[in-house]
Amino acid sequence: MGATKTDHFTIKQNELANIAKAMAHPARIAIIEFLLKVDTCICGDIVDELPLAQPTVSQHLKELKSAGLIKGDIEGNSVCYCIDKVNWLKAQKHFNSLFDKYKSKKSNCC
Amino acid sequence: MGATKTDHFTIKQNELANIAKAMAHPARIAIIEFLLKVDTCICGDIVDELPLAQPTVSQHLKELKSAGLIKGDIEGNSVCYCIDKVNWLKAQKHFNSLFDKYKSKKSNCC
DNA sequence: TTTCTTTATCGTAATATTGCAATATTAAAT
DNA sequence: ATTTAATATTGCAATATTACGATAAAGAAA
Repeated sequence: MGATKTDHFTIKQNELANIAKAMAHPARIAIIEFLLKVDTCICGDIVDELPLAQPTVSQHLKELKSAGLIKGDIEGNSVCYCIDKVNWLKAQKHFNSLFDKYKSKKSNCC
Repeated sequence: MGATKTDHFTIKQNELANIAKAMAHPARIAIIEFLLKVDTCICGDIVDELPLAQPTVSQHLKELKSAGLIKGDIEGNSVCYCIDKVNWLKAQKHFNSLFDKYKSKKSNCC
């Protein structure tokens, strides 16, 4: 085997797992942090920010895009990347609804 | 290649990526949700809750444990699992400090 | 039009993950 | 002491991820 049995779990569980997976690499965290820091869309520059080769960065950007966390608009011969507002807030909600469940816990024997 | 270049990124970036990685599988989300739901430590039962074979579940539990998100105390011939309070709150902080950066964003050209 | 710049894709090697059958381990129960 | 029950480990096959060199694609600049 080697493939995740996604169909055995709920949509929500898979959605959250997918968002987590998109964030499960330091380079992708770095990309997200950079896009948050520059406070605007950024055309080019991302490759220069990361200690990885251009094809590798391109691949990470593709994964973040397919997970919906970022958007990439073509702007001339470069591409403008930015955080995808709607999905970013959705991701935050997903995580928070899990984290919030802890707060209502009463006991904890350990 | 194939191995993540962790040493090229900051400790924080790697820590968040590792937490995300631990959560990057629907079975592990399901385990966490179950432990949050039962509102206490649970001895046994976890394998029955999941649509996966016992060794597979054991492996997922091991990963959650090594990421620090859960604890497993041996209790007789079974094991008592529960959310690791300290690390769970730490994980929440990690994610929130990233999500909070979005709120202070002023512009967004896309 | 040729060249340059920027980004994406292909191909491939190295490594990691997922899943489970078989087996080991450990303690309780008989 | 043997058996039973619960969990972990081993070994292995299938698949996924990570990384990058080489190359393609497409618009900008010359």
